[in-house]
Amino acid sequence: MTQTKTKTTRIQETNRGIILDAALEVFSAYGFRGSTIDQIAEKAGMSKPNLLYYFPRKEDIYINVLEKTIDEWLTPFRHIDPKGDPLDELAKYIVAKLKLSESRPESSRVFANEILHGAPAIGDFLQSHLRNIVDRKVGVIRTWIDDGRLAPIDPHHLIFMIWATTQHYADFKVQIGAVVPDRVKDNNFYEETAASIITILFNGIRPRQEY
Amino acid sequence: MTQTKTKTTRIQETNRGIILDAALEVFSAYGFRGSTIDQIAEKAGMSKPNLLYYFPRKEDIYINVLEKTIDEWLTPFRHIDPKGDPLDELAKYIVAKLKLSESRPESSRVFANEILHGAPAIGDFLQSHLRNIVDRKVGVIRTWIDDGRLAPIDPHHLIFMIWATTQHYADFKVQIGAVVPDRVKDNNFYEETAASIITILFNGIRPRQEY
DNA sequence: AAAAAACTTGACTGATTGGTCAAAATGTAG
DNA sequence: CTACATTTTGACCAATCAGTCAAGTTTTTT
Repeated sequence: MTQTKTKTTRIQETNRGIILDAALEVFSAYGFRGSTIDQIAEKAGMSKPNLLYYFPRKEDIYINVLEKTIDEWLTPFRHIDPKGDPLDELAKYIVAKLKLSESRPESSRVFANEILHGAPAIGDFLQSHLRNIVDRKVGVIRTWIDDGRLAPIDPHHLIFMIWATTQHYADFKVQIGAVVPDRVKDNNFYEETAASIITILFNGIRPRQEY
Repeated sequence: MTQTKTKTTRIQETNRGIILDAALEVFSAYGFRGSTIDQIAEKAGMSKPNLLYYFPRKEDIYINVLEKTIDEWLTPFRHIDPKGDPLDELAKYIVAKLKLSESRPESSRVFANEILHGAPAIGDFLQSHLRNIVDRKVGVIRTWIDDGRLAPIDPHHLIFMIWATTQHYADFKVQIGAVVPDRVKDNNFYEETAASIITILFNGIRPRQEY
């Protein structure tokens, strides 16, 4: 009743899905300008005009890919629970994000690429929605600090550090693979990574008497 | 005597410099595929054929920009002194990298973009030279740990964390600006950033009795 | 000052690519 | 089965862009 005409058919749903999956791969590998509609169409197994039947412009595909990506990417952040134990919650968040970096590095790369080039398509979203949710989580962290359950650090920079580090393992995979090829091949590289990061972040690198 | 013909003139030197400066700006904003030779030529204040007189192919410009960038970017890393105090050396490194992020974010972005897209132009460099220098610094960190001057953390992941975090402030500038616009406007945002990161990295976020 | 070398550019070309269009094929409702 | 809507595509177009070329201008050498 709200829509005037759009009756989404089964075919539409499937094909849009196929297209977005193909587009994610292509965009993540070559960026927006570097990707061609033909490439996406080929990967999606359909003709270019057919693809354009579902998404009239290249940008439409891109925006849709980005939206899915951001949502996926932000979900674990939303799940940080103010009522949970601070260190537990942060550890859980880090693990979740690293898992995402492992399972869906393409998502991360599309997002990184968008930001890197000045966020032309999602600048508004960052300034409104993202800022909002970050503000809320900063509030949570402040409370934790005030309650003495977290060292008195800067909440924003803590968040940026976690984002930066977890993103890095997806976005700079090639670099990491070049620098420590043997370790990356290891089956539980990501578990080691999570453990290492959490150790450093929780305890710091300053040597202590206890050790 | 070693060269067969190349007698680099003053004009060549100036113009190559102008071109590379212009190219850095353009490439960092739009990526390799997204940038056009015309854009670079215009920014450099010369005609396209003239630009191509100095760098016959678009890729030649790109490679040259990348090389300068990487060198700039790696210099503070090389300067980590095995004989210095571990925490001092790492703090100095973090400050130097953040300063670079502030003064030359374009450099960082060009590099990030290259890695993000699979390092097509510098993959070999990463596997040989970069790996080598990282191995050496990992050795230094190991010694520091063995000597009890640093907590027993994983050297590779420590390096990745520092890289990730410092890169982040250059590459994700737009995002940070969107999330904390007021703080970024502050004149000493970068000093605050350095201090915050160093505090977190050195002491960790686990609350201590002492506080 | 003349000749040679180095530098500069307008006009062009061929390839790529985002997007259109009209017609065909397929699916669906009565 | 028939009529109608939806889906699919080959052929095409206009714009963009990397790179060429030949003819000019400036700088350097002798």
